[in-house]
Parts: sequence; C-alpha cells; structure tokens
Amino acid sequence: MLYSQSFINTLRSNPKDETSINAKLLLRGGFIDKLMAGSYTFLPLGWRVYQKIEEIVRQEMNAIGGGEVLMPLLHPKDVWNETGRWGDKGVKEIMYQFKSVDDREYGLSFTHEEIFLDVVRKHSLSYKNLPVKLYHFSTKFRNEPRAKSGLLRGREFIMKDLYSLHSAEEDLDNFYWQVAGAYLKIFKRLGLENVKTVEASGGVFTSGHTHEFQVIHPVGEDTIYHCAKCDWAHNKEIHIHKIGAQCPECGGEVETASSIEIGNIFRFGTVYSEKMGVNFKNADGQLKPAYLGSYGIGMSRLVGVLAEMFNDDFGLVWPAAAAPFKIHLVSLGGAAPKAEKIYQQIAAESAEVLWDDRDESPGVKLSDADLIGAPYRIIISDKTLEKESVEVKRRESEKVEMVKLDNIVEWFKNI
RNA sequence: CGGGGUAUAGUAUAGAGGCAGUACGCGUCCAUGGGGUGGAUGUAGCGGCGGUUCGAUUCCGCCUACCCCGACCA
Repeated sequence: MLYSQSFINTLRSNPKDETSINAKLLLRGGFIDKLMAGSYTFLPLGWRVYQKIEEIVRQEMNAIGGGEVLMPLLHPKDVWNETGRWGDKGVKEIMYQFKSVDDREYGLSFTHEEIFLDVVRKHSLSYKNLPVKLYHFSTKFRNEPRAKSGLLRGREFIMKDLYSLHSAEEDLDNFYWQVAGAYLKIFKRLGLENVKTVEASGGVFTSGHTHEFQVIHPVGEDTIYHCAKCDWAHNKEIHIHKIGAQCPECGGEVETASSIEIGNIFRFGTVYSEKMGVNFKNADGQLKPAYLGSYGIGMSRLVGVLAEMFNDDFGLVWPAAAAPFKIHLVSLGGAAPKAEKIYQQIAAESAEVLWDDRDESPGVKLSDADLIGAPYRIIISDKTLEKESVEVKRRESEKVEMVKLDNIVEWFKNI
C-alpha cells in the first residue's frame, strides 16, 4: 500500500485529553479517531490490525466447528421479555432501550443469547441436530457509567460472540473447555503469553461461575488472585482466600495482580431455553430443554490491549500476527524509482508492505515508521544503492542488516 | 452517579477586561536529503447560553463535552 494514498495521519504531540498509553499511541499513529468518550473510528491502519486479529479468531472458531453468522443489533423488546431480562435492573443500567416514533420499544444489542435462541428454536430440533455452534463479530452497545482508557472500555465496541446449544450438560461442559483451549491458542498467536483462565462470577448474565481470560497488566481494571506455581486463578469478586494463602490446587503461594479481561465464557444450562421454549427431541421422543453456552472475546479491546502491551518510547511495536503491515518500506532521496520496483516485487508476494512514497524528510519518515510499528523496516537510499543493497531493521531491535537488492524478496520469504 | 481537573486554529500551547500570539500541520516557492532539515509566504481559532460591564475569549453563574479517581463492569 502506498503511504501517500492511505489516509495515514500521524500526530506529532500526544493528545491532551488522553492519558492511557493505548489511546495516545493509537491516536498518534493514525490508527483510530475518537468520536466521543468510548466511541472510536478505526482508521485504515487500525482496521487492518483489527482484521488481522479477527482472522485469527475466525480460524480458531472454525476449527472447533463454529459457523459464522451475523445477527442484528436492533432488537425488539418482546424477545428480551421472554427471558425477563428487559426489565432486569442490572440490564437496564447498561442496555440502550428506547421507544421509536412508532411507539414500539427497542433495545440495542449488548449480547445475543435471546437472538441466538430465537434463531434455533424456529427449527424442529432433535438430539441429532445438536450441538449447534454459531458465532459472529459485531458491535455491542453498553451504556457504561464511565467509558475510559481508550479502546479498553467503550460504550460501543466489537465483540466476537459464540453461542452453543447442546443436548446434554456433559456435552456443554466438553465444548466449554474446548472453547477455553481455542481462546488460549488465539491469545498465544497474538503474542499474549501469560493469559490467566480465571474463575469468576457471571455478573448480570448468570448466577453460576464462569471463566474469564485475563492479561496481567497494571492498567487493568480487574484484580485477580492466582497461584504462583500452577494455573489456579480467581477473580477478586469471588475470591475468599488471602494473599499469601496456599493455592487450593497445588499448595503454592497465592499472588494478586491487576489484569485486563479479554474474554469470558459462560454455561447457562437450560435456564433461558426453558424460558424461551428452546426444546429438542431426545432419542425417546421426549421434548427436553437444550443446554446453552456463550463465549465472548472483546475484539476491539484486544487492539487496545496489544497497543498497551507492545510499545516503546518511539511508538508501537506490533506482534507480527497483528501488525498492520509486515514491512514498512522507506525510500530516501533519489531512491524512489528503485523503491517502487522493490515495493512491487514484495507486494506481488504478499500485500503486507507499506511504502512511504511521500516527499518528506528522512526524519519524518523514520519517526512515522517507528510510530506505526511494523515489524520490519526497509530503507532504500542513495547510500544503500551504492552497495546495491537495502537496509533491514526489526522494529524492536537496534541492529541493522544490509541485504542485496537481488536477494530482498527471497530474504522476506524466509523470515 | 459522587469527587477532582480541563476547555483558545487540524494538533499542541501562550495570553490580556479594549486589533489573540507561537510551534507543528496544511498550501505555494527556494534550498536540502539517514532521525520530526533551513528559509520565504499563505491558511485557520477563543465549546454553548446567560449575567456584570461602555466593551467579555478574559470576571461570575449555569450547561455541555473531555480526562482522571471512586462506584459500576461480558
């Protein structure tokens, strides 16, 4: 992609009204734009990052048998009344509900259990049809009392939510842990190594215990208690042990940490199915309520989390899997014609190259490259051309490497 | 929702009860060409409503928006 044609506008100074690292860097780098508190536009760079993450999540959801769909965001009151959630105090606090000019009442989606159940119950289900596993990427609206921290807590954000319906509790349990495994795989692919699977309460969603996926980070809003030795972890809400106490699993020491929640999984059992009449025929021909699970990942929040975690004094340092471009090609001085050739050669192999073709000073181009944070920077200049070479540098490293012009395409094939 | 803070150009910032300034950005021109290069020139601004005043962007009040702490939290 050509820089000059890409609507990339970096800022020289930090925005005065943002203090969170992710908001500062993403705004400065031209990844996002703020409409209002908790509501951001993803600009071309930011959307590329989002799409990288989305594709990874999609692959892992498909791998566990999920079918991708897209459910509506505008919901009629009636379906929410069936579960009794429309009038629920906790729900009313976060759900945007309103009356239209036609005097009918609507709500904006903050989750999709009701809609998913409504979709599946319209078909005669037998145990042979189950499980059903559907997921989608879509906007969630939540009237947060306080939006904050850039992309970490918005009033409108993108979530991946997966819903599953089962004929037996054990089947739900199995799938529940299968999703947990897929989630850890996703986070690992994104470069998030130390994600804790934390036992927690279900908030407005369920009275049973659930599991959250938490990244340990100082800006986190959550507090978790986790074992220093094994995988045991509890959310503060349900935690009854003291710091320094022994882990109930392995006897190791319990530590506390701030963390950011990036995913959450729920087992609802048959509660909502009973309320909404979501039944299936078992092998004996009897109608039984189906078992529901739901599983979320905060997609847009994940962009913020990565920005928050992967940066330095000069800008973002994207993990390879989420970087908007793999290669940031900078041409200096009279090297533009050669740069164009290289650009075309690399672009022919993959679209993952951004060529800064602007007529700007070296300092501007190099600073912007740091700010944008692609994993590899290639410089081609009169100086490097004297050696028939380009300079290659990894974003997180100081070291530069000279690579012969003739070998550059091959070089990138092998990384 | 409670507490604290802020509001001047696209961005970041000065400023005074009486013509609003600087830097960056953006436009044009010249020079330059490996870490936000130098010079010339142009462009664009006091969040809203009300009060005090001859006169308010400045003082006062209210509102709104944004940020932070707390409460809350798929």
